[in-house]
Amino acid sequence: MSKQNPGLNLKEFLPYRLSIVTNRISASFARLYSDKFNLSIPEWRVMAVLGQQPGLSADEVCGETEMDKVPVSRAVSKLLGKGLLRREFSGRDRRRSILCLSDAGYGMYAQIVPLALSYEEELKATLTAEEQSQLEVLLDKLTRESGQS
Amino acid sequence: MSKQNPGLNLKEFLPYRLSIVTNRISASFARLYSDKFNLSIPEWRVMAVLGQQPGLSADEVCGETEMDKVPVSRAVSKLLGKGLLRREFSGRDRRRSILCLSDAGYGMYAQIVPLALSYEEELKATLTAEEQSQLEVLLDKLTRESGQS
DNA sequence: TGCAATTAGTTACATTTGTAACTATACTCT
DNA sequence: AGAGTATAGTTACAAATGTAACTAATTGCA
Repeated sequence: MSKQNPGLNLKEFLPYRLSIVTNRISASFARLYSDKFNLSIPEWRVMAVLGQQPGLSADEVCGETEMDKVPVSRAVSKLLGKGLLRREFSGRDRRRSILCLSDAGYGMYAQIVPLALSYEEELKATLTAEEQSQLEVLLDKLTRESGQS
Repeated sequence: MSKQNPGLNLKEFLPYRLSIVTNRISASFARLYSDKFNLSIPEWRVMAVLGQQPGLSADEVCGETEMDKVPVSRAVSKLLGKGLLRREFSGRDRRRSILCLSDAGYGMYAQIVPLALSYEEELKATLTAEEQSQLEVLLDKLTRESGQS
């Protein structure tokens, strides 16, 4: 061997490992709702946050989901087009939107939530109770460490 | 409240939390090498795997990185254009490429590796030694559980 | 041998995504 | 009040990405 390897083993490299596992999980979960309900990932995210916190503005949805305002805007207009969302504008500040799931949207949301929870359960089932709580702690720390952007 | 929330708290939902932390980490690490070396994420991935395992075919790079063959093909042709990669074709099977970092490519790789490792150290520094080894175990389990695709 | 099926890699086209510019409203400060 | 700045959201254009079709080489097997 003429060159000495500086020694980055990709398979052990934390950012790489995280991205593999996250991509796999996101993709298989996305299949659950995109197949049956024809939602894109950003559309689902917007619905998920509004199902929990109705009345947010588009900007607040950005904050909650860490999505950029452009994908949020596009997801919102698609969801409006599908009749899954209602939108008003605030009287106090007419720039500000007030977003809620429509009845149809809420019905879809209520169907997806159990899928989401059972998918999560399935993932966690590999882990012992102790490992599950370790995972909480680790994700908290890494999320905090990796900062706001 | 007229509607009872079916109860998906996005902030506690494992796939969501993973994707937040992974996106943050990938993005800040990508800034390190894209700013200084003008590499895209797929380009860096291809270089990273070839730095460690020279002589792989494009197809083997796909297998190692879990990337699709199209992004790999595009990354390879960009890297060839930048002179960071050398490519031959196998004599036994002339469809099969044999990819290696060029001297220039290897030089760049050798500069990026320490950045990668110190970034990883910085992330891990938040964690105790015990937590670090817990993280290994958890990532292994989740990776296995989330299957091949 | 030779023809169908498979495989490595590329290209073309459509879709998605991101950056930046834009519109409209609201706020600040004199 | 009104000029300048900031903010919510949309739109336009460019770059990245994915799916599917394509080319070229190889394999399998009648």
